[in-house]
Amino acid sequence: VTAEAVPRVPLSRDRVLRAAVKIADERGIEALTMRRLAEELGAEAMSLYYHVANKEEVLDGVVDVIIQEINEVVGRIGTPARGADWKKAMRERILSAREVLLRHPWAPRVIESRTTALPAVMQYHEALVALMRGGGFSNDLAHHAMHALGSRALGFSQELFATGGPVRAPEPAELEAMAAHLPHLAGMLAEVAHDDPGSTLGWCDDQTEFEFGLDLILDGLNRLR
Amino acid sequence: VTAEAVPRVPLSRDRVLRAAVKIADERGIEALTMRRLAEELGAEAMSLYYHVANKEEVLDGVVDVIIQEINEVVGRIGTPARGADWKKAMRERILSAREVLLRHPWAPRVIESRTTALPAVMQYHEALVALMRGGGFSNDLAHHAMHALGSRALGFSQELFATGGPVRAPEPAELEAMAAHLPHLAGMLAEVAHDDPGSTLGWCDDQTEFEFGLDLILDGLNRLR
DNA sequence: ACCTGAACACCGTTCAAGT
DNA sequence: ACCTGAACACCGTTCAAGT
Repeated sequence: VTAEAVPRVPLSRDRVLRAAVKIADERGIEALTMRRLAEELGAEAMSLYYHVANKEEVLDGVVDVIIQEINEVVGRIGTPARGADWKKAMRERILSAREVLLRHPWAPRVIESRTTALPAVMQYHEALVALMRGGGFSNDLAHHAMHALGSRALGFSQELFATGGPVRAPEPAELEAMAAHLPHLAGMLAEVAHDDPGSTLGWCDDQTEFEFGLDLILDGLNRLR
Repeated sequence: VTAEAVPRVPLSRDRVLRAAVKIADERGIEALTMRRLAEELGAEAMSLYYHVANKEEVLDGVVDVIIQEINEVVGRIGTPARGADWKKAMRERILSAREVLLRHPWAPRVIESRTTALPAVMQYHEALVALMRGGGFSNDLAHHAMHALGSRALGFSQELFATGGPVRAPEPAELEAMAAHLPHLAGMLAEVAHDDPGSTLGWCDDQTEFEFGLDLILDGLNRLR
């Protein structure tokens, strides 16, 4: 029985947050409840409250963990010499951030729900503003730019509707039915589905669309610079 | 006592959804529970399930009501003659949609959470695609455009962090503390706060930023047309 | 200092029963 | 056809109590 009674690793804020990320990664964000989080750590739900004020703080912390992961990755990206190509560097940072988020698909939604200005996010933004300033942006334009990018700065863009899993191409029969009420939409989807039949992420490749939108904004900013 | 027993208006899917919008408008989306919804209608929570499958369907319906409101407003906007200025018309539609959403500030978050392709949204999109096609867009470019606009097509853009209420300008003392770790960010915020002290929606005017981002994208698309 | 059991005030939802 | 009471399986959280 003493073999069973091996001293458990004590809880800590850090362990709690890491376990929370693990649960969200493995079972989705809706599986992240205080009770399940405690279970994952071999403790009771009430024990968590000694290390964390409440669930909101868990969610804040979870976002902080993810953004820290992003900061580590983009920290390895070089800064261009002053005046050199800010756009390339910014693009690289943003696409790298996106790669991290693709490993935590539940994260964008949680990030958006936070109202606290987390240190890790501030740090991420600092680097982007520094890049733009180095590239000749006025403070005013850099400020506009951050708003124009919005969540794209962190590597994700809000689609109109959350797709619960990969989007499947519309069936010909569906397009036919659509054509009556929504001729332009049906025509567009038919053509796009046809032109791009085997793209990796479904009938419209999110990565391609993300980069299209990103470049549209970055190019526009470059013109205003 | 018979005066009390006046026959109540019977429940209906429509009444349920309208009541749901009312609650969200008046007390916020987190106040929208099945029990409170029933209370608002003078019924028991369980009665709702006769008219609506579950809460998800309530949320779908609520979004549908809001987008229908948008469709009514934008429906009064004229369509430019073929080949005429698509951009002006698109801008007007989107800014009108935004005005509706400003009356239902909880709506963007709920809209984004839906995974079902609601008829009202399809109809809204149809009109935008029609405008672009009329303006000389290929189907492919129109498709890219819809993705690039994302939620901006409906009149809202996801800020990095949800601001629970209006954002206040940072205090000079806060900026000072920030300057040590985040010099570019602090410098930017200091200058922007100074340049634009009295904007209506706080230290950075969301409407201005929304229009800036929107025009950046629309101008970019116009160039690719 | 760290953890827990019992309990509270909420959720959404089912189901058999009422009118 | 429409509505409801009682009940179930969950939530987050408090608080007094344990070690």
